[in-house]
Amino acid sequence: MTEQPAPTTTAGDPATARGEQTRQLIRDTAMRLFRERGYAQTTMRAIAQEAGVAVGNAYYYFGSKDHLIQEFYAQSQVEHRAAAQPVLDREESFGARLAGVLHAGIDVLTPSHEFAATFFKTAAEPTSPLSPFSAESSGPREAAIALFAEVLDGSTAKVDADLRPQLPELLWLAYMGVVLYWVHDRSPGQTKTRQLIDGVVPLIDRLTALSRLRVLRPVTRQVLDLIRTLRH
Amino acid sequence: MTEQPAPTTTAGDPATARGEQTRQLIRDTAMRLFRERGYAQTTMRAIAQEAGVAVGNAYYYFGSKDHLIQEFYAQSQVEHRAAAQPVLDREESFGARLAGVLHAGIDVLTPSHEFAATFFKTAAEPTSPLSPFSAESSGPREAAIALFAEVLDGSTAKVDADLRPQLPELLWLAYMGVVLYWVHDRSPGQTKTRQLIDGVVPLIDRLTALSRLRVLRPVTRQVLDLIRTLRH
DNA sequence: CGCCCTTCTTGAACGCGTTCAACTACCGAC
DNA sequence: GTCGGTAGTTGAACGCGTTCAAGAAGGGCG
Repeated sequence: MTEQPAPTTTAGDPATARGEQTRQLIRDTAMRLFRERGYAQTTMRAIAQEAGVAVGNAYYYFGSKDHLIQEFYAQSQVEHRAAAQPVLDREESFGARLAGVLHAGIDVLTPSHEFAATFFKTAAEPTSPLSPFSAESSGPREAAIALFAEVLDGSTAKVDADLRPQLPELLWLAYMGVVLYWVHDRSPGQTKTRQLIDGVVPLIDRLTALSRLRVLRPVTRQVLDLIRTLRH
Repeated sequence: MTEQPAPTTTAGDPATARGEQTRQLIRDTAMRLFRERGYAQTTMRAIAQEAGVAVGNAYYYFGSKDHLIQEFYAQSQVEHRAAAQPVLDREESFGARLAGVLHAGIDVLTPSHEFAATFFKTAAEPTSPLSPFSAESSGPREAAIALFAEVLDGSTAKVDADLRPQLPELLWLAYMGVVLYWVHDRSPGQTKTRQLIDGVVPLIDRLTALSRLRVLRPVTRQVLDLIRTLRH
């Protein structure tokens, strides 16, 4: 419906391919509609119409409606990293850094809570490329794990030597748990999720510190052995 | 297509309503096709045709295709309870009982692994009545938690007094975690899930025992406080 | 038997995500 | 300039889950 202005004076990134503009247009339109109407209520026809293209054109750039979600992932991850920067600059203690980064993640996701809730079902399907554990999601996942490595590395925490290399991924897993809780969180403003973070961070802090304690070393070993067994 | 024999001599349960036969017929046909073809590949039209009824008739008994999954839940829960009985009769130690019940749960689910994997996405959606945390699923959920209460009650385990009342639900949560892992488990025969159970049960066993230890009592309190905060 | 009301059953129709054969726009090669 | 091939674009068509107005079946009651 809306006439697209001719893409004349876009001399900025000469490296962009011909269809890059259309791709971004479709992606941005989709993200906007998802946020406005929710995932299920946003039809591919509506996205195409609002973007001023044909339905099939959207499928030229994105394999399916679900694949548009992956754009949301990637975008969120970048925003999360940016939102975490001040915390990483400011805080030194492990607990404060971890809490800050977890809160930053939820901060970024909060505006999309309603729509995120409905699409997380797609992410939970193991066969789907959208699963956070899938190969297709390895990019954002690795970046997220790297973020938690920064949380650990920049901190003053003393951690069991064998646990340390595994910890970033475990922290990411904990973050996935927080997100899972957040998705189900029906409390106003998702206050409960904030309480979960504030409650679970001191626990993690305490447990990692205790991991060096003599009585707990066998348990620590047991946990690490199990993890090694389960990871291929 | 196939002629349905007239429901003449069904004098067995006089309490059953008129359409109860049709309901069961549709349910059983759906379960069979789900197992044979998978969830996505089984169309409502195919279910109706195989059952010898009209499409709309299936919707008279089941609100949606997803609602047929709930039948699968309920059925699985009953089978799980039955499969767990020998273990509960035989074993006395907490660890053996817990491991046995967890393995029994996976035993029951194993024949449906492929199809379960594709439908779990529906279960993960918070707004869906199919979520194991939803009100609609409270029946099977309560039954499952009661099963883990039996695991605990019949055992010789000594558990922190404050932890004990919370433990059955926590064990059920752990079971949900095992199922989540199982759903994603691509190892042949889901061997890894078995290893997860065998690895995590001694851990839980050890931690519940350690929960009475002086050094850990503050941590135990912290955990219990957090749980109380998050539960409403 | 005839009546009515509830329960059950039907299948065409709707809107959705997705596919694909056909078409157009662009650009380097000659 | 024009030719050819790649990249981009189109919209009708398909099969799906779901809905619903219409009708059939059954049973209690006069």
